[in-house]
Amino acid sequence: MAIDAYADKNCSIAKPLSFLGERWTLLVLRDLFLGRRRFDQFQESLGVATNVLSQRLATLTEEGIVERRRYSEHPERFEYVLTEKGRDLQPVLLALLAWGDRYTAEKGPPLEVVHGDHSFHAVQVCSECGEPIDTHNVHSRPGPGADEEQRRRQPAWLGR
Amino acid sequence: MAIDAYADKNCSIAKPLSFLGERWTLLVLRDLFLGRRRFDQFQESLGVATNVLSQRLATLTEEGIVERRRYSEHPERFEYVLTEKGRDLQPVLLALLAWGDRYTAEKGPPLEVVHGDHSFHAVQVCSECGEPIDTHNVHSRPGPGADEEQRRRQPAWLGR
DNA sequence: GAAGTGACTTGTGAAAAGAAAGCCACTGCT
DNA sequence: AGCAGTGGCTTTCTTTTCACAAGTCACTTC
Repeated sequence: MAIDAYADKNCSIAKPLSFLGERWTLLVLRDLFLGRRRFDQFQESLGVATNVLSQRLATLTEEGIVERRRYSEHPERFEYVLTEKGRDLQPVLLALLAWGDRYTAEKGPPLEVVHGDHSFHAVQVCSECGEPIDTHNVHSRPGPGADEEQRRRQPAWLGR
Repeated sequence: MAIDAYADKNCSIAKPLSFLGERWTLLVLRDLFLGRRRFDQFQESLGVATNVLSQRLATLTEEGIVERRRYSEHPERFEYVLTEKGRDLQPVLLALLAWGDRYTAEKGPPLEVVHGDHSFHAVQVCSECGEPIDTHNVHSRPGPGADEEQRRRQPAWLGR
């Protein structure tokens, strides 16, 4: 389970993808944000094979993204709810949603996300100065967690 | 190629994932943002099998995320560069990166993204009012592109 | 002329995903 | 009392995808 070839890399994009990048996982997460919490709800909404679904839910539980919670003792019944760690993935889904609305939703967005009383899309700004981030005002450099090889290679973000 | 079971869904998260969700694709995209543009650069950096890599690059080209550009005639040599549509995926990668830095980078971020002279992480704000978006001030409703079934189901974002 | 380079393709086996059926501990209906 | 239904799975089997190794082609450099 999980994609080992990703997990080995020293990269904050690859590591999350070692489990998020498995087929269906991000759609299960979408369903969790949409309020679904039970096995059969995911299964029905996604049409995923049940063996795959139970494996994905197990991985998400192991990774601390969801909590598997018993909501009935006799018979034993479980539901899955997002943890804080899981809820913190919201920006990833909202970013995907914004892109999808822009490039794949010919008839307009199937789903509107609402903030207060207005529908919106997610816009990214710099955590330090609050300015919007676009493609051309970002570059990159090795951080404290970089290994030797990463330090040698001059990283760029978008060809610098 | 591409994940048909995703592409059929009327969902702006599922549709992008029909090609982005294939194994390796998002890491190829990361490499593109890091300035890599040639087949062997991707292959070396990722360790992906060459047949898979060439298939992924073909799909990304078809989807208009990258442009396959000949940079030498004799012999024919190609490189891959992000289109605007591809560059617009930056928020997805930055969101993943921010989460990965927070939850998977024990020794600090391997890579710092820099805006002007300061390193930063991506923060999402509302496109309409500029307020930061957190988990609890978002909900959802069917949009103009929703189908019958989506209209029936009351959607929630996080259990409403 | 021999070894490399860059962008692949082809062939094969292993791993993952999909489809279908079954199971277990109930509840609720007749 | 018997039977269908529910919810959360597991097991088995088939199909698809992925990985690994090798080979190709049109050059260029040593």
